Amino acid sequence: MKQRAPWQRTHTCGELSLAQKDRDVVLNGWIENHRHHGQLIFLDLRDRYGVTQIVVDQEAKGLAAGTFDTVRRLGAEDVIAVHGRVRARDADKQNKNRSTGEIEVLATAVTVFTEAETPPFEILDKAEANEELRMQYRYLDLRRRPLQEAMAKRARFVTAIRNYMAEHRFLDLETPILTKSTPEGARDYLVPSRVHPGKFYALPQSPQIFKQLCMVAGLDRYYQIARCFRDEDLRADRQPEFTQIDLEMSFVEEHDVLDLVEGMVVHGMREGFGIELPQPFPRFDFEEAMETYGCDKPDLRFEMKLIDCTELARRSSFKVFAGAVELGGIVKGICAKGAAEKFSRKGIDELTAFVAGLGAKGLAWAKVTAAGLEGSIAKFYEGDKAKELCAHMAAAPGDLLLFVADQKRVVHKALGDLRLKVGGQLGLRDPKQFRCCWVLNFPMFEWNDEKQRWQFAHNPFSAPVDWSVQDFTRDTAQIRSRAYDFVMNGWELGSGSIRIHRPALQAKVFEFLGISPEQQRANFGFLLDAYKYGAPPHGGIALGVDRLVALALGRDGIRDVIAFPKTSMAFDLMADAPGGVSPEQMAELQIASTAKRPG
RNA sequence: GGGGGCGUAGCUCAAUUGGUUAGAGUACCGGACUGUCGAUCCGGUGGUUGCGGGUUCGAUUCCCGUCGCCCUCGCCA
Repeated sequence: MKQRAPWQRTHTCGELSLAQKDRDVVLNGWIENHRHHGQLIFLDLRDRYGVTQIVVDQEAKGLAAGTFDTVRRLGAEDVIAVHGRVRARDADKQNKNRSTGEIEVLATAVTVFTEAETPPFEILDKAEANEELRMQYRYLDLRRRPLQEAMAKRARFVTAIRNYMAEHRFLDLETPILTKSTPEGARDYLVPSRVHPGKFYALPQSPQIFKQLCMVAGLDRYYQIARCFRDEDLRADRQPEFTQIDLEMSFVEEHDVLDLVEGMVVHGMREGFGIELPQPFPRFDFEEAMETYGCDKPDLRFEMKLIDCTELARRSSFKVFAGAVELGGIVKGICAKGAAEKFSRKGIDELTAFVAGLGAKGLAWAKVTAAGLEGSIAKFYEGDKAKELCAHMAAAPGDLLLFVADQKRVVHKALGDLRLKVGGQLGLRDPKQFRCCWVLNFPMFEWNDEKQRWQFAHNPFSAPVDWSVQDFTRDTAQIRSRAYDFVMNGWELGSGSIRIHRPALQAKVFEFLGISPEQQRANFGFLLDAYKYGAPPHGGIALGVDRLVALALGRDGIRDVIAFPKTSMAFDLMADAPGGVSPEQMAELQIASTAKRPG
C-alpha cells in the first residue's frame, strides 16, 4: 500500500460530496477566502479541482489545541492542510453555486505550509487587474479558474491529438531547435555558437525541412507538437514562440491529408473541449472562395455570399455600375437578410466609410420593401428591374442589399470584409458556433510589388498542381500549387501542401525565383541532396495550436491560452527576458553589441 | 517603422475652465460578531499622479521628450 504522509491530502477540493459524509479527510490547498464570525471561521480552500468550505469552530469537539488561533491569523493565498470530518450542510446553508456546496469540512487540525504575502491583485474569476500586472505575476494569474480551465482543456486537447496520431501510425519525432537560418520567410531568432566563433544557429520557424527529410528517411508518418519561433512584430493572435501540430505523410495526395486532419480536428475538439464539429468540412477551390466570400479564409457561420451582378450592371442606367464594367471591373453584392431595419442611414454611411477605407470608391445600397427598393440605387432599379435584381440577389422584403463596383481585387477585398462586419453586427458570428472548411489550390506565386519580383505564396516546397509545368514565366499568376489551408470561423488555423519530391523540379522553382544554385546549396543543400537518394511523394500540414485553443475557448487572443506569454514587444514581464549578459559571456561567444542603449 | 488608446493608493477607478489637505470601492491592519459563502458592522494605515523637462503665482489637468502595456497597418515564404 502506498505511503501517505499525515499532511497529504486524501481528497481534492473538488471531489467531496455527501458520499463522503462523516469521513475523516485531509485537504491541501490555497485559502481563497475567509469569513470570521468570532468563535466561528469559514475558509474557502481552493485547488485545481475546486473549492471546499472549511469550518473552524472554537467549540467543536476534537479541535486541536492552538488551531483556532492559528487559523485566525491566516489570510488569502496561504497554503495549508486541513484535517477534519466531512459534514452535511442543512438545506438552508448549502451553496448551490458550487459542486461541493452540499457539504463542508469541520476542521480538527490545520497545518500551515507557507504563509503568503498579500498578492498584488486578488485571485478572482473575473480578471480585475490589468494584463500587464497579471503577466508580471503570471503564476498568480494562472491560479484563476478561467486560466486553470484553459490550461487543462489545452492539455486535454493535445493529449487527444497525440492519441489520435498514435492510432494512425504517426511517429512523434523530435527535430532540432538549434538549426540553420534561411533567408526566405520570417526573421529568425539567432543563437551564437561558442565553438564556431562568428557562426549562428537559428531557432526553427517550423520543422518544415526536417519533416520532409523524415519522409526521405522512410519514416512514413511524422508528427510533432512543435514549438516554432518567428522574430516578427506581434499581434493578439501572434507570439514570438508558438506551437504547431506539425505532420507529414508519405505516398499521399491532398484528400489523404485532408481526411486525416479533419478526423484529428474533430477528435481533438470533441475530447478537448466537448465541441462537436459539423462534418464534412466543405472544400473550396481558392478561386471559388475568393469569388464567393471575397477572401481565402471564409467564415462559414453565416451565408451572405458575394453575388456577381456584373451582367445586370452592364446594361444598367446607373453609371457607376455600367462604368465600372466598361473599365473591365466587376459588380458584386451581398444580401443581408432582414437587415434593412437594423441599418439606419447613419449605419450605412458608416459601412460606406468602411469600404472606402478598403479602397472602394463607394457603396451602393438598397433596402427591399414590398413596394420595391429604397436607397441609393432605387431610382435606377424600378418596377421590373427591381424585381429582376431582387430575384438575382435572392432578396425578400426587409433585406438590405450592398454593392461594390470596381476592379475585381478591390470588390473582393471590400465586400469580403464588409460581409464579416455586417455579419458581426447582425450577431451572425456566434463564438459558440464552429464551422470549418478547406481552401485548396492556392496560387503558387505572388507578385511582390516592393521587391518587384515573384515570390512563394505558400512555401518553396509546394508542388504545382500540374506536374508537367516546365516554364514558370508563362501565366505565372495562374499557376496553382497543391497548397491547402484549414480554416475555422474565418481564422486560418493550418496550412500545408503536397510537396515537390523531384530535385529537378525543385531546382526549377528556385531558379525561377532567382535563387542561384549556390544559394540553393547554401540554404537547402541537404534537402536537395536527400532528394537524390529516393524521395517518396509526400505532403503534410501544420496547425496552430494556440489559435485553435483560443478559438475553441472563445478567447480574443492567444495570450490567454499560453501559460507564460510575452508582451507585444516580445518581452517576458515575469522572467524579465530578454536580458543583458555579462561581458564574459559575450567574449566567450566572440560577439559584441552595437546597441545604442543596451538593456 | 507608422497610427490610435491607456498609465493617479497593493488593485479597480474618480478628481469641475489649471486652484484649498488628490477622493471612493476593494484589498490590507485592528476591533465586534456562532452559519457565512465576494459575510456584515466600527475604526485605521496607505500617494514620487509611470519617468524627465517645460509653461504658470499654482500642473493629475496644458506642452515636449521618454518608458511600459494594449489594439492596429506594414511585416509574419
